[in-house]
Amino acid sequence: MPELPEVETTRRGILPALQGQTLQSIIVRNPRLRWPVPADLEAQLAGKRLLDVRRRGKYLLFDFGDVIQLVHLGMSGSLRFVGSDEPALLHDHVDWRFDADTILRLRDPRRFGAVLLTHDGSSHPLLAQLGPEPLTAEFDTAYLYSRCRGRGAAIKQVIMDAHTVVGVGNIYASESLFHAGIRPATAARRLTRPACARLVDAIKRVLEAAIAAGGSSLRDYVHSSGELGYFQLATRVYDREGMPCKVCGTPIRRIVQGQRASFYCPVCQR
DNA sequence: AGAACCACCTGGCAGC
DNA sequence: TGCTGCCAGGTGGTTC
Repeated sequence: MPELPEVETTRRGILPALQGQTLQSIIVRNPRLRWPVPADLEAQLAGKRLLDVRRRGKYLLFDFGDVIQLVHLGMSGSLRFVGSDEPALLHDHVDWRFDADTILRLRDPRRFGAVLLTHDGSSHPLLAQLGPEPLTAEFDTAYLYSRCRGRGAAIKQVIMDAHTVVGVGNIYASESLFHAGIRPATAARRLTRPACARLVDAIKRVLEAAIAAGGSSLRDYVHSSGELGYFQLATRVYDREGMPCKVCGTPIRRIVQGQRASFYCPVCQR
């Protein structure tokens, strides 16, 4: 579900109410997420103050000082605040209760998400191999160009690979390639330096715009405060097969790459 | 090392 | 109405 803008929107949505609060208790109704929720989660965290909530790629890092809780929302996860009398529904797997009956609830129908513990926010196996954040200076033309050398794989696959750059999911990969004028199936090694420059710029602009819009959202996303997220950021190509390109009117095409749908305009993207 | 494919899980929807 | 098949925002793991 959530792409990087949704995760960042969630982080910004929950941080003000949680920062500095002490965790009182945790209810784990179903520990069977992508990996089992640690049996000692509550024992490790109860009584500790939450110093910060950071983000690395699509992982949320709840910083409790000597221990860090990692939360990934997978395809269908969401975090929101609930009232103390709000009954848990079928897919509400974890509740964290902080001071003043502030309750954060994880809902994740598909259970591709994760709740894990670590003592280091960078050396954990899930984090150690991640590429740069897309919105930092580290992700630039020279970097992407170097990563494309010798790669026969399609450029869409390369930018969706978290080892290349984190946070570019299926929607924003198609959208970024449209803005850069590059077809998703183009072999990465065929990208010129100027094409890499356009793509880096497009990825940054598309993600920034989505964050500014509060995160686009499809079926499963719910804002941390509980209301439904924005349904459908105005996409240029994603999920628009057969519909006219908003720039040139040519019907948008859909192809499958790595078992994921890709969308592009055959005229605007070469 | 890189690329292709599979795995995990539920729900919504189109088509019959 | 009910069944079947397909599709969905992620990403680690296996195999070649």
